[in-house]
Order: sequence, then C-alpha cells, then structure tokens
Amino acid sequence: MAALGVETLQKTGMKIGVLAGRSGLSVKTLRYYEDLGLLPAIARSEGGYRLFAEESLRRLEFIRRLKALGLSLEEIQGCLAVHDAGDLPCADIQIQLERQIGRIDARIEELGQLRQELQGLLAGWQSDPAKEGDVICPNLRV
Amino acid sequence: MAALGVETLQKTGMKIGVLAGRSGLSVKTLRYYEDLGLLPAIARSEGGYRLFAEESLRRLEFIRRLKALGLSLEEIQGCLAVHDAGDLPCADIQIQLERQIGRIDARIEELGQLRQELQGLLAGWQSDPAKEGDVICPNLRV
DNA sequence: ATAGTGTCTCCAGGGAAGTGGAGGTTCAAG
DNA sequence: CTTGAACCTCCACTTCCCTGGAGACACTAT
Repeated sequence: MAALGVETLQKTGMKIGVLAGRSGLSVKTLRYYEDLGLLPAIARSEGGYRLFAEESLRRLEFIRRLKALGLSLEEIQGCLAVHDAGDLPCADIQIQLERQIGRIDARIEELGQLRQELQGLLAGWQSDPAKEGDVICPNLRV
Repeated sequence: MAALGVETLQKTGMKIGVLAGRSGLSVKTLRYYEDLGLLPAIARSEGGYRLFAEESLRRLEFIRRLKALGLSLEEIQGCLAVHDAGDLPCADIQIQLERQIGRIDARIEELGQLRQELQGLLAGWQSDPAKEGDVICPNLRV
C-alpha cells in the first residue's frame, strides 16, 4: 500500500498537441500513428485526452529515421514490435534495410532501362514528320 | 437520299468484349478508358452497347506504348487530344518523354543517394550489440 | 420460351500515408 | 461564468489505375 502515491506522481504525460509541437509532426499524424499501433499512448486523461510518455519522442525519431530510409510504416512497426517485446531490433532492422537496398537496386535497374529506351527513341526523333497512313505517331510507329 | 444505305453499311463496330479480346485489356479497363475520354466509342447500338471502331486497336496500342514508357494516362490523353484535333502529336510526345527522362534522372539520383546512405549504415552494422540506455537501436543511435 | 452469356450503370474498394472537416467535449484563463 | 483553444470521434477525400460486384437489360442459341 505504500507505493500508491509514487505511481500517481509520475503519471502525467504530454497531451498530443505538445508532442506534435516537440516532434514536428501534425496532431493528425500522431493520432494516425497511434491508431496503427506505432505510437502507444501511455494513458488517457479523465477527459479522454491521449497522454504520451517522454519516450514517445525517441520513438518518433526512430520512425522518422527509418521512414527517411524508405521503410514502410508496416516494416517499422515490425521493428518496434521487437523492441517492445524487450529485444534489440537491430537484427530485424538490418534485414529490412538490406531488403530495401535490394528494392532500390531493382528500381534503379528498371529506371535505367527505361531511360535508355527513352533516350533511344528521342535520339532519332522528328518533331514534325510527314503524316503516314493511320499511324498516330510515326516516331513511335504506333 | 441516295447516300443513306452507304452509311448504315459501315456503321457496325466492335462490341466491348471483342475489343477486349483483341487488345488484351479487360472490359472494365476499356470502359474506364472510355469514361476518361481516352478511347471514344464510335456509337452506341440500339440496345445501348458501346461500339468501337477498328482504329481503337491502334489507339490502345499507342496508349500501351506510352504507358510502358512511364507516362500517366493524363499525359497520354493530352497527346491524343492533339492527334484528335488533326495534328501529329509527335512534338507533344517528345516534350512528355523528355520530361519523363528528367523525372527518371531525378529519381535515380535520389535512389542512389539513399542507397549510399543505407550501405554506409550497414557497413558498420552490429546485429546484436549491447543495449545502451534508452536508445532503440544503437546502430542508428536513435 | 428460356437459358446463358454479354453488356449496361452505379457504387465500393484497394494500397500508402496521411489530410480535412463536422460536430461534440474538456480544459485553462480571464 | 464564459470564451476560446485544444482535444475527441468518425467520416470522407487525396493520387493512380484500375478491379469487383449488384441488379437490370440485350442478345443468341436451342
């Protein structure tokens, strides 16, 4: 029974607007992240307001970082789940980042080929050729 | 009055299912294209069925080609509008394709930088480091 | 006449990551 | 006590290119 007072003592928390201000994200986005389970609110106030822990800022920074590296919110959530289970998510993050490099490589490859095709087409382009039969664009022969 | 018979003679046209079969696109897609104004139906039958001209196949091939080059349906529509106005759309297509190369270059550049950052991060990655304070992932220092 | 297919219109959803607004509380200051 | 700001929920909308389904006609073959 002696510990009761201690609990209530630290149970304040940021309201969503404060967290928005400090994190640079919009209130809407924070609610959205909470809905997705990315950013659990520590509690609700009597009036129903979300209360967030200080730790939320670190969490949002983590999310921001991984998002900037091209991970989806779903992938980030997977990493956070590992963290929340008490483990270090480093191994999982590594896997995601490697996967991301793979996707990037594939995409760059695709874009490179497309670029080449476009270049080839434009190389011999005539912007005002003679009309030929039923073709829509003689340059494309289509 | 002498010309009446001639008109009805050639006024048949493909029904949408035939065009779908010959073009390889779905009926749904063709209706969608028609809604967008990309693919005008030549007429409607008595029962209200869309009737398409032979020319539609060339048009769809044109669309397919430009789509494969990365243009949006809206951009393609712009080119088709020029064609439909009686002009050759080559000059407009050229502009779109050049724009598209620009977009691709920008994208490749972005992806390359991202890739480099990811590589750098993973270069010194430790998949199972010691836990440090409140940090979520020591490798990211976040 | 009837079954089966093709077609019609209109409405909804999906994927990604939010944004915008309406309508209704709760809170802090004056 | 009364503003006004902040907060709540719920819904719709954004972009792009379709895809799926329901319910109702139209046509074809038997």
